[in-house]
Amino acid sequence: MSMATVSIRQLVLGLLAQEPMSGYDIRRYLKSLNWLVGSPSFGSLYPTLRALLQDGLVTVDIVLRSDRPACKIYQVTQEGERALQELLDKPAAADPSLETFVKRLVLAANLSPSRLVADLEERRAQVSAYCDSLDRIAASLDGQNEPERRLAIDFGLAMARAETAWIDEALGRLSQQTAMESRTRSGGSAYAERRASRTPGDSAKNTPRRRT
Amino acid sequence: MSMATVSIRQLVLGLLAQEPMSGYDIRRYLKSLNWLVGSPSFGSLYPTLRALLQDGLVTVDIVLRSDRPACKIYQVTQEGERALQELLDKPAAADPSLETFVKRLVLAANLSPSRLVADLEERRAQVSAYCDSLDRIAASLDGQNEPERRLAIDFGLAMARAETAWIDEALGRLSQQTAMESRTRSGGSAYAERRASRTPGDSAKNTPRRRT
DNA sequence: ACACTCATGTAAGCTGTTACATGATTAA
DNA sequence: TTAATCATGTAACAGCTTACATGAGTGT
Repeated sequence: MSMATVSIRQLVLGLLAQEPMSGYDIRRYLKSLNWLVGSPSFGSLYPTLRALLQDGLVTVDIVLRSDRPACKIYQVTQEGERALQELLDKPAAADPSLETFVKRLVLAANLSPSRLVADLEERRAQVSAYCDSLDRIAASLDGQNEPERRLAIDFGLAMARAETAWIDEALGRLSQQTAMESRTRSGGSAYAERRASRTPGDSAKNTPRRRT
Repeated sequence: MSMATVSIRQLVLGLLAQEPMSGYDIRRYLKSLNWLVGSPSFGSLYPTLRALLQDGLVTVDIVLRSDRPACKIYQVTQEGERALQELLDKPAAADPSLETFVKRLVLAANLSPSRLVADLEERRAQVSAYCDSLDRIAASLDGQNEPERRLAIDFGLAMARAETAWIDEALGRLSQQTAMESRTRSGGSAYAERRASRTPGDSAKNTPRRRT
């Protein structure tokens, strides 16, 4: 049933897993990536956070500050982590849209290295196939002199080629990196380190702490 | 009020202006461009066509064929043309999303040459600015060794650069092309030719013609 | 007889936006 | 005191998808 489209809920959960934040922070962060992923409005962001809270996937910390208004810092629970991994581990694609791919890239820090590589390889194959199909369309348009009709196709081809090139480079970097890591045991995967340093249930959740 | 986002309605109207088609045809065409623009479902496509018809922006021709089911070929009216031009001539951007830009590219054949150039230049400026902002984020991330956090930024940069490069090339081609046209009066802009060869109100609209 | 593509349509529902409302804090 | 940024929230609505329903023609 549920397709691999990354919803706001999943995106928010993933971002919170990378770093505890407030709704406002999430919005600001996504806005800074602007063109990559459309940042959700508060009208969907805040209800999403409430839902995550009610489902026990996150907890809140109300932080009072003297200099500016109080804010609610959300933090994922163990259950939230589990739910996130379940989402990210599944097939990944089936939805060949750029949006979904980019959103998963934004959540790359939450992906296991193998899953990340698999994502990139899947995407490479999809884009490559897409490139071929656009080539065929372009060829069929070769006869008629209608430059405007070709523009979109041309653009698609250029972007698709740029994307495959980038993916190849990224895959190269990743394999090189993991090779380095297997030799020297330092400066390695943030994923592995995060996994290792998890200390769940350490602090008193839901207890507002004050910095006055 | 109305933002420059290209809705299904506008997209459909633009495609019909390029060439009379049925709803099924539109779907197939957009699906062939797949990755570029997400093709709308029939659940939104057919109601859109009905609305366009009721608003007098298009007319139907029911075409009966012996080999396969009948289909409804939609065709834009003069009023539809006018409405389309009004939409496409306005500011264009304000919505810096890739989606909107690509949709307008798909409708490039409906744009006046000057409007098309303006679109490309606007987009170039936006993407260039976006590139700078991503560069700044990348620079701020230079200290910490978290390759996963950089992935999305990196990807954004690569795509943005590819886009500016493509736009530059496209602008070059366009200026070269119009220069050619101003000298020789042939093989020129499809836009001008279409404008010239319009013969509105020629055939009996709404009269089902049969090919048995 | 069955499945498949072509072709059109409707209704229910999910998802997200717009517009509004609130309030604290800082700076003009 | 007025405007601006920070911060959270709600309700109404728009837009689109999913799932369903229908039916003609084609091939097995």
